[in-house]
Amino acid sequence: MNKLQEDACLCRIIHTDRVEKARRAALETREHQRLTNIFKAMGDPTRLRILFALSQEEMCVCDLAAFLDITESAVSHQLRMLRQLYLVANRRQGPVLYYRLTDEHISRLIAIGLEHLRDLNP
Amino acid sequence: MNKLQEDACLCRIIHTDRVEKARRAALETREHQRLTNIFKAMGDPTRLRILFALSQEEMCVCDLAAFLDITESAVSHQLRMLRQLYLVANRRQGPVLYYRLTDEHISRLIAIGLEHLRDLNP
DNA sequence: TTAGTATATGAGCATATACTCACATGCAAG
DNA sequence: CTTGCATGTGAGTATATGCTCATATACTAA
Repeated sequence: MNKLQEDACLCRIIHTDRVEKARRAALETREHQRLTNIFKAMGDPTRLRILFALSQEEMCVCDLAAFLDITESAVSHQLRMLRQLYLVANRRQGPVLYYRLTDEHISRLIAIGLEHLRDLNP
Repeated sequence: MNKLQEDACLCRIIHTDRVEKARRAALETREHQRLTNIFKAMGDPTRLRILFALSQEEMCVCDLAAFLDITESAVSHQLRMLRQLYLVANRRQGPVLYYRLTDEHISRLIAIGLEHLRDLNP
């Protein structure tokens, strides 16, 4: 049976409709990429701490460096990525750049993630 | 000035209160780790597509492999990670394991991420 | 039990990435 | 203009990770 040679798994033949349905509903490529980048950005310990700190109050680079106990260079690298994804924005006051979250979606994402954790027993 | 030798950045002295406030408000370590892992899991193109597909309908491993056009082994590896983080759960029906999202938080995270994207012009 | 199907897992490799270091840029006050 | 502080950036390195391949496990049907 040629069909089985190509697709050893019977499931793939029987349930093709589910696959087709998923394909029709799938995210457009560009949107998928951008969404992946947002979660990837939030999926790093350092960046998540930055975002969580900024969800409380705006901070400058050296504030964040002191808070995270890493170099200002490392902070700046991460902020650059977060800026490019429009997760954070800044305003200048004299020589200092104060960073904040771009909008409330980010803190909502963090809040829902925490809800998920707390709704689990272990 | 010794203070300046330690911390060249004046900002760090002036704005210490912001750093202290951030430290008090910071997430507990274990919670921070688990939250990071959730976003890291969602921040991979393959896993995000899996989660998005499962947000529409439950699917088995070979469904997902066909949908994503990757090997069932690769899917299984990713599902293992998602299972360990309690992002997905499964039920057995005969020899087939059907996977679904553990709860609605996950699809809400995806929805809010998309909202964030769509609220941006570019 | 045995054979067959669906899924899981361990090892290994190729790539991605987070940090450090050195240096560049930008702004503000003289 | 020059000086000094705050931040940005490029290159290099050490680690993390997503896939493939081979094999193992779990369940069903006979």
